[in-house]
Amino acid sequence: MTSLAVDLSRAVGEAFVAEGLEAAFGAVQISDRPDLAQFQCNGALAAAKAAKANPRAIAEKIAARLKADARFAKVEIAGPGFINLDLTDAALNTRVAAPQKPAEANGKSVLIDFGGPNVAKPMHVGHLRSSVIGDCLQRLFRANGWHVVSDIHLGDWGLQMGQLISEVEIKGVAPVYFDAAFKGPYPEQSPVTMEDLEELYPAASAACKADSARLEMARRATVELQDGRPGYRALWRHFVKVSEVGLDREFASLGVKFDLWKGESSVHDLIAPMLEDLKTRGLAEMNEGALVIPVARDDDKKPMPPLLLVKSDGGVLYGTTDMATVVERTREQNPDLVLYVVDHRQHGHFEQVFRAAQKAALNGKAQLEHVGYGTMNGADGKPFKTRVGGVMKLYDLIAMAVVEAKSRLAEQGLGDDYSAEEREAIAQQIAIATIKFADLSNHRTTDYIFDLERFSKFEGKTGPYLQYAAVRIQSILRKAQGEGHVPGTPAIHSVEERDLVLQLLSLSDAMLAAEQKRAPNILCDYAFTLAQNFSRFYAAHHILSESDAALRASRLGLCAQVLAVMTGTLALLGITVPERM
RNA sequence: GCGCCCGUAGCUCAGCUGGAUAGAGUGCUGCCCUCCGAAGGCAGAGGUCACAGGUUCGAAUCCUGUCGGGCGCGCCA
Repeated sequence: MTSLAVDLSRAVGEAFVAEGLEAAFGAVQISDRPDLAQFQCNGALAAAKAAKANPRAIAEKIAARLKADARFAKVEIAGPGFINLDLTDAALNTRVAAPQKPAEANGKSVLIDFGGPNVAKPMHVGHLRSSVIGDCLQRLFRANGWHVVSDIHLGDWGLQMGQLISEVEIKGVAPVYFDAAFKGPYPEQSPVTMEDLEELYPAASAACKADSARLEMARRATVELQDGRPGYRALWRHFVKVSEVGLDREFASLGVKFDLWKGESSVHDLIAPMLEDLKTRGLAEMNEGALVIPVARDDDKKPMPPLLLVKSDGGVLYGTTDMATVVERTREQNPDLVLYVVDHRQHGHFEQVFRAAQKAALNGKAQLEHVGYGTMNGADGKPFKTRVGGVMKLYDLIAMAVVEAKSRLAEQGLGDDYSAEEREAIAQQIAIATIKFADLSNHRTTDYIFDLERFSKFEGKTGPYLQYAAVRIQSILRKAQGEGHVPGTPAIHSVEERDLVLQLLSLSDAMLAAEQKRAPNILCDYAFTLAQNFSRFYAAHHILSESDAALRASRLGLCAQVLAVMTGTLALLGITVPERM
């Protein structure tokens, strides 16, 4: 369905052009003053400023032209030169009765890099935002007609791997991988389990922090791994495989999918030729024992250190793999746009990488963009921690939300007569909705306070409330079906229906705005406003007990359409709706 | 020290490419269920949009400064 506001903008834009003004002034938006009009155009003010003319005079001319358009029920000029527009119910009815079509392919491609979990480390809440926001963006961009490729971009190649390998060596649990004389083949069975890794990594990390000799050992192991020492590579493959099983399970419970499960390691072979190329072209240079690529510009307001490509010990850094990943993606996907959904604290890093990539022309036609996000904090306003102050693991957070969902259901006496399996499944869906909606409804860049009790409430602006709203409509439609009533074509008979129809018709505006700003909270607002409009409609009009068959069918049709749009919008957020609650 | 982001209702947050009376949720007060799930609807109280200047016909929004908070600044990711 093409956007109503976009269509109106075109019509009003033509009126501006007919007056010798720019079409862009015709931009129509949903009115800020719904008490005055459905839509507004402020272009006459802007046009007047540009042309040093009287805004009301321009507005008058535009309005005169628009009045010839039968779709408008009202064309009014208000204040200094706002053009207020109402559509006729007939025009709205035609629109809402038209079948909903998915957006056509726009011929543009985007690669979205998100999730970014690390091998051997369980996902923590820090990965939640990237996963939830990134997943929403991939769903949204797809729905808007983009060709989307999502990449998990595993952290599987850095110092952490060396820390882990050296820790295994110290523990002596798998000596064969460290035996230089061993000719293989190495065992197929991993010497460590996911549980082992979860203990080994923090131990290694702490040891390296405390002891510089231990850190040196980890650095050496990292370099040897990267240089291809067979035992280290074999051990590393086990780490990755074991981790992927765990990650797979976690992403499945979150309902998040990736097209590509690539990692930093997958570009390893591209690094050496890339560095050679950068050196040959005089872009990379030695500095304090390290190979760097300068990215400072004359007009920089702040010091911009060069991007470090190779450390003085020969190891590479994540900036290096990020650069090589740009090369790989340009080669394999050649996207128009690459979105990096990563914590906004890494803004500086991405600025360096993007500058370096552009300087070396590695990014093809792609625009590289960091989609940053803020921190999820606890009630104290500091990064979210467990009660004892440790890092909160993602699956523990989900488990907490499930417990909370169950107690809410019990409080409300919901699902008492359902099977234990169904109750469990519903609680899972509610838990995911709780977490995702809470995360997405705040603007991406702001830090927010995670308050599970508030977010899991069935009332107010929450995920569970929206699920409930959808479930309630499903229930009405089921009852109608039981009584043999068939939904008809929706049409406007009241103010509540008109408001609801207008909201339904603004879906594509919300989707477009959310895409352009990379702002899922716009979709959350949209879904919530739709639920509010439906509640008003529902409170004002009986549906099943309506005796006028045509009216009843029309209202059922409206219900069906609200359900479809609500379910679809929630799906963009990665939220599913239970059959019943 | 330099730079980036932020400061909006009691609380949690939208709004920020300038535009009409600054919104929502929550909490508070009062109404509304013999009828589709009241997890709702209606009404009300609650704001010097941190502060001070500036640009503009018009500023929460743009610019400058002050105060307060968060974050980042080369061999971690």
